[in-house]
Amino acid sequence: MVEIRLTNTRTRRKEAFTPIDPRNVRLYLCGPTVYDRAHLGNARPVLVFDVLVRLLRHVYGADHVTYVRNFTDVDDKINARAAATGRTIREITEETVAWYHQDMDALGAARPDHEPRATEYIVQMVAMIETLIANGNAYEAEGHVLFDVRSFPEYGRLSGRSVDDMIAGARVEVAPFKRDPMDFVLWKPSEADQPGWDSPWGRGRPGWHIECSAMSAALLGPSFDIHGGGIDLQFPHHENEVAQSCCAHPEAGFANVWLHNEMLQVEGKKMSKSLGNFFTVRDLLDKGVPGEVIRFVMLSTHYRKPMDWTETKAKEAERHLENWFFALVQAGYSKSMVETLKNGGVWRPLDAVVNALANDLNTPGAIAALHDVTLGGSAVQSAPFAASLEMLGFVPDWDEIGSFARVGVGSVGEHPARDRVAALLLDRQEAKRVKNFQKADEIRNHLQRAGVEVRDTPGGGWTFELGPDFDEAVLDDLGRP
RNA sequence: GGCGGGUUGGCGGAGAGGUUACGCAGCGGAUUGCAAAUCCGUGAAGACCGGUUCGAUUCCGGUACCCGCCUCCA
Repeated sequence: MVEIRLTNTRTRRKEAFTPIDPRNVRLYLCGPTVYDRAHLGNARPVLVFDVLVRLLRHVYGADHVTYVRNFTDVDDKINARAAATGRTIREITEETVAWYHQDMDALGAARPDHEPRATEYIVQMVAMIETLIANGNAYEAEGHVLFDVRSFPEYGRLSGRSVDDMIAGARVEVAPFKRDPMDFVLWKPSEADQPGWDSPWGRGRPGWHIECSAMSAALLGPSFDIHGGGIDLQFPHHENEVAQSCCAHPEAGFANVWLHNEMLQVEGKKMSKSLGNFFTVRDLLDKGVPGEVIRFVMLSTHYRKPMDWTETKAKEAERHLENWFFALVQAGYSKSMVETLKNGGVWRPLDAVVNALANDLNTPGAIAALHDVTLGGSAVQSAPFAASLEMLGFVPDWDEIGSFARVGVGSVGEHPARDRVAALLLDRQEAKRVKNFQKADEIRNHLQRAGVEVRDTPGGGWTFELGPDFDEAVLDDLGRP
C-alpha cells in the first residue's frame, strides 16, 4: 500500500499517515460562511482537499472515506447582509449555498459526503456547551457563555502561541465580563430582530467556532483523522475548536492531522477589495476561464506555499489542458471508451503521479509527471495518463473533453459564426487538395485577421478556435479580393 | 511587539546530502506546401555570511528582504 505522508501543523513535521480506521478514513474541512460568492482564495482549500480525498479513496477504497465540509449559515456577517438588503437570512444563505455548489462543481471538486449546516446542529452545540460548563471549561456571564482558556493548558499549542504573549500584543478591546482577555464566546444573546434559539442561557446564537466542533463530533466522532483549512484559520478558529472539542471529549483526540494551506495572492499582491484585484470564482468563470484551468493553476503550486494567481499562468494552464485533451480525443477517448478501459483493467494512474501526491500532496510534482508522458499512442497506451488526469480531477466528463480541446466543427460552443468559419475552412481544404496554396494561405490569413486561430491536422483536416479578439465583422471582408 | 511562511536558472515551480526535476520562453534539429501543433536535443540556478561534512542549493546558526496571521477573511 502506498504510504501517504502529510505535513501536520500540530507537530510541524511531515509524517506518515495512519488512519484511525482504514475502513473509514474521516476528514473535516472548514467550509464557507454563506453570505456571498466564494472568492478565489476560498477555492484553494476545497481543491487541496478534493485531491486529498481522491488520493485517499484510491489508496483505501472509494467507500472507505468520509469527507465532511460544513456550511456556516448563522453568523453576524449574514445578519448584516440581511439588514443591508432587506432580504431574509434564509434567502441569502440558500442562494449562497447554491452558488457555492455551482462554483465548486465548475472547478471539478466532488461534493463531500456530508455538508452539514450550522443551524441544523444547534442542539448539539448547546449540549456541547453544557458539557464544557459542567467540566469547568466554560462560564456564563451577562447572557454570554465564554470558554475559559486558562482551564485548558494546551491552549495555543496548535498555533504555536502562548496566551501571555498574545495578551501582551493584543489590540482588541476586551469585554469587561471576560475572566481572561483571550476567552472566546461560545454562546451570545440575540436581540429580538436577530436569529436566535432557546437555550439554558436564554434566547441566543452560537459563537463562531462551536459549530465545527459540534458538527465534526456528530458526523465523524470525537476522534477523526484529518482536519483542514486555510492557514489564517489556524488561529483563532482551529485553536478554539481544539480547546472546545478536547475539553468536551477529554477521552478523545479530536483531529490527528491538521492540514493548512497557505494564502493566495493575485499578481504578487494580497487579493483585496481596496487593491482592486479581488475576484470571485464566478468572475473568472464568467470571463471565460474554464474551471479546469483554475484548478490547474491552483494545483501548480504546492499547497503549503503562497500561491500567486496570474494571467500568464492561466494561459499556460489552458494550453497544456488543450493539448492533453486534444491528444486524448485523437486517441478516441469518450465516456464509453473510458468505461471500456476501466472494465478492461487498464485504468491505473501513473505511479509517478500517485507517489507525488502521496508525498504531502505534491501536485506540482504530479503535473510534472504528466509532462513526462509521451502522448500520441492508442487509447490503451494512454490509459495511465488519462487515469492520472482523472485522479487530479481535471476531467469532470469524458464526453466533454473534445469541446475543451476545441476540436472540429460544431463540437464546441454556440457561436453563430462557427458555421461560416467552417465553410471557409472547407474551401481552404479544397484549395489545399488541388495545391492552390496561395488561396489556402489567403483564407487562413483572413481568418487570422478576424481572430480565428487555425491548426491543420494530419490527413488534410483542421481545427480552429475563436480567439479572444474574434471579430465577426472582419469575416464579412472574407472572399473579397 | 509575538507567531508562522518564503527567497531556486529570463519567467513559473519541485524533489533529493553527492547523479537531468518539470513547464514556459530561447537556441539547434526532425516533421510540414507554408504556419501551428508535435517530437528529439541543448545552454542556464539555488538571497547573503558562517558552521557541520570527504562533499550542501538540500542540515544547523546568523543577516537582509518579501509575505501572512495575531482584527469572526480559506
